[in-house]
Amino acid sequence: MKKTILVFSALIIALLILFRLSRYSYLSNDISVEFAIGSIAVIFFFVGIYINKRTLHKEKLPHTQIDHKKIEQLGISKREYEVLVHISKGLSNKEIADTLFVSESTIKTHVSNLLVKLDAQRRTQAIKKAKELQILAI
Amino acid sequence: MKKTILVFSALIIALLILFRLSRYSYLSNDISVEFAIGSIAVIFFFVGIYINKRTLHKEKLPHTQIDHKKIEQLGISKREYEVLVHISKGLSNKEIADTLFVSESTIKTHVSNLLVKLDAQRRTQAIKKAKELQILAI
DNA sequence: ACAAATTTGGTACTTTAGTATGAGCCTGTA
DNA sequence: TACAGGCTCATACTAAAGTACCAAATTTGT
Repeated sequence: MKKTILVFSALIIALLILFRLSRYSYLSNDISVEFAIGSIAVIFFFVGIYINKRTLHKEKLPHTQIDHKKIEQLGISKREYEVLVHISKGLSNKEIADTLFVSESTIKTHVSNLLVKLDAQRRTQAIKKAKELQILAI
Repeated sequence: MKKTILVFSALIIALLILFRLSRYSYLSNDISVEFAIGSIAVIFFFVGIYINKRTLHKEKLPHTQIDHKKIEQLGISKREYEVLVHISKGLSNKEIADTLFVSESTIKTHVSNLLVKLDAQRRTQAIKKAKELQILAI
C-alpha cells in the first residue's frame, strides 16, 4: 500500500517536472506558473495528510493497552487475573489447574470470584466483558 | 489497493486536464490561472486527507474484516455461524435458543458441529480460534 | 423433481462449569 | 501480635455444556 502511494506520488512529481520541461522548450516563458501549480499541489497534498493524521491520532489506540487501574478497581487479584487470561485462551479449569500447578478446586474458586467481580454468568461472558473493559488484550 | 490506484490515476488525469486548461488560460491570459491553482490546492488537500484516512484505517483495524472464504472452507453453515457469533457474545445455549426461536437441542447440535469444524474442545476455545482465523470480529 | 445439504429436534448420557460453605496457610502491616 | 487479604483446597451440590445417535422437515442446487 505504501509502495503504491510512493510510486504514484513519484509519478505525479515526474509528470509535473516533465510538463515544466516541455513547456520550457516550447514557450520558454512563464515557467513559474506551472511550478507554482505543482508546488501548491504537493504542498496541499501533504498538508492534507498532516492535518488528517493530527485529528486521527486523538481517537486512536483503543486496544493493545491493558487498563491496570480498572483491574484494581474491580478488585481482581493477581492470581485471578492470571486465571482470566487462561480462560480467554480457551483452557478448561483442569488445564488451567495443571499449568498453574494447583488443584481444580482452586481454579473454580478463582473463576467464581472472577464472575462476581466481572458481573458475568459464564466464562464466555467474562471474556467478552473483560475485553470491553480493556483488561484483556483483544 | 485497487482504489488507491484508481484515485491516483484519476489524479493524474485531472492534472493533465488542469495543465491543458492553464495553458489556454495564459495564452488568452488571466483569471482562470488562479482558479486552476485554487482548484488544485483544494483537490490535493482533500486527496491527502482521503488517502491518509484509508491507510490509517487499514493499519488500525486489520482484523475487523471477516474472512468469509475461510468460513466456507471450514464448512460452517449460515446457521452455525449465527450460533458462533452468539457464543462469542457470551450467551448460554438456552439464551441462544431463545433469541433464534429454536430449541436448546438444536443449538447443542450446532455447537457440537462448530467445535468439530473449528477443531475445538470447548466454546471458549472456539471463540479464540474463530478470532484467530478472522471469522469473528475481535 | 430429485439428491444433497441444512436445519431442526429428541433421548440419554458424560463431562465441565459454577455455587456455597468452610477451613488452613502465608504475608504484609497496623 | 493480631488481623486482613490473598491463595489454597475440599466436599457436596446444581446447572450448563458437550457427545452420540437418530430422524424428520426444509431448503437449495441441478
